[in-house]
Amino acid sequence: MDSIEQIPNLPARPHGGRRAAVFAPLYRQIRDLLLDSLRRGDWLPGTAIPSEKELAQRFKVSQGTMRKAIDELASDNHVVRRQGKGTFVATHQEPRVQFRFLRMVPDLGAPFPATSRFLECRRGRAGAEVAGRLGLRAGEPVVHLQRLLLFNQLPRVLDDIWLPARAFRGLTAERLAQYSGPLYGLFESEFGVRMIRAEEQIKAVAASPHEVDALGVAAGSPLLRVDRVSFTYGDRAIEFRRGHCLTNDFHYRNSLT
Amino acid sequence: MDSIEQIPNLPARPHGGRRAAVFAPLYRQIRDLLLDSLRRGDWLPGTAIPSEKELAQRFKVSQGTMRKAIDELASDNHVVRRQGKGTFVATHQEPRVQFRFLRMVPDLGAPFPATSRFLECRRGRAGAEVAGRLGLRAGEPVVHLQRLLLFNQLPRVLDDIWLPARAFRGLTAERLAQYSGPLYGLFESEFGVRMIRAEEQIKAVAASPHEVDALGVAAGSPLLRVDRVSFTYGDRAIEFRRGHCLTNDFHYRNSLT
DNA sequence: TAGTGGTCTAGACCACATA
DNA sequence: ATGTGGTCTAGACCACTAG
Repeated sequence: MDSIEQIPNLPARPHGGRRAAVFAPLYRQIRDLLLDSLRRGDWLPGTAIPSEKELAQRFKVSQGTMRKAIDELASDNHVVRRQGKGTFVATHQEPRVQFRFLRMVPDLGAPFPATSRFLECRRGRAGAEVAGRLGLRAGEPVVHLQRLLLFNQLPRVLDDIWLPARAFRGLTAERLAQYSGPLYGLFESEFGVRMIRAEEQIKAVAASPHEVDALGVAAGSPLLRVDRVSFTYGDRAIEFRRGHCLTNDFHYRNSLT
Repeated sequence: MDSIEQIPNLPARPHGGRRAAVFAPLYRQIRDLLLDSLRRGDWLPGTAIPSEKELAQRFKVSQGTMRKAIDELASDNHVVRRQGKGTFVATHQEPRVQFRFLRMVPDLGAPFPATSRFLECRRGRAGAEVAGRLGLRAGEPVVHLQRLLLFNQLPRVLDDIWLPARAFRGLTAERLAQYSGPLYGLFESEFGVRMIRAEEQIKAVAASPHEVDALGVAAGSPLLRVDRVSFTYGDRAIEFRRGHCLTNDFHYRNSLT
């Protein structure tokens, strides 16, 4: 389970006398080692990692240095600190995390999660665009999902989702129909694929017949097209998602800081 | 200029023995005092604030505590640290900052800034929507700007911008025509109004006659409508901007983390 | 009461920029 | 050589949680 003890020690050197081909401070080297543990699944989402004190002893550094390493993981949303309780591996099951990735919200009233209705789950081969987005070669196997998001029973988003088949063996329409909750939660618990970050590209497009049916709009109506590529550890793409969104009473929200 | 010395001392108390009605750690109290100095304009955008060591002496805290206070300001983009040089008040003149707020980028090739052409600069009174967005009462005086953003000479965004007139006395069409560079840079240097953060709401809409002319698209074409409310210190709204964007060869980019 | 994260200090030394 | 931010340590004590 916990293989940090097998990690070779960092190069021995006097305190504060660290050096490297490319200079990296001690806390960052340690952060990277912790990140390796997370990637390997030594600690599962939602569970506590060892305490600061224990990790500091293991790595033979001061608690302050250990703290800085964990601080970076926390600010990158890899772990969540809870005073008095411990430090926990972040999980897409947490409401706070789900909220971070919920961008479509009603013009009036508070944001609330959608319910999904899966329309399709089919295995096939990546076309040029999907392959490019996922960092695959054209023709490599992918899973294609299609789903409708409903807010208050009203269809508002039609999502087409492509996944690299290699990482999602055993994903079926039945499994999706059973599952309720965030898709990334399922990826995480069923396939050990943890979504870390995503990049989105947004355009305005005219509704095609496909969307006309699903969303019940007139042909040519303006829709928001949201393309999202999600990444896991090591910037490996794990999902390409294209959403077509009806934005008459909803909008995409974003904070610039 | 530098009025920190006049700030009353923090309540005297033994190290580590701080208490308050609502508990706030020392470094956060100090951060708030620094924020007051920034708000008052004690240190101007682009200039260096006093060194960590000097500030620590002024506030009678350790350098480590001072450091944490400044760290928070840096992570909130209020200041920028430069090793060996000092800590500087963030400014919208910096390319890195401009890039943070540049969301419309070409589908192919590297992002690059637009050139503006101002079409209008008129004083008037806030309607219901503008007033609501800016936190004013309907009828309060506002300045209304209209401008076209061109990328490679091609018009791609039509912006309508409303500003509270009170904070922008002396803003004229001539002044805008002379200025080249980011609008927030002008706000900052000419009016002492520093943009800190913004909230955006995005929809897809059909082009109206107004946009048809300016952007040269067919009536009813899908356009991205980006509403932005910008805030300065203390969450005071200083700008409401509505952009209509042609997204055939451009898109709105966003990172989810 | 014990364990965890959070704050604060004092001091040494490193990395970087500038003169 | 000097001044700035950046790293690291060792230790004390505070705040929060749970048995």
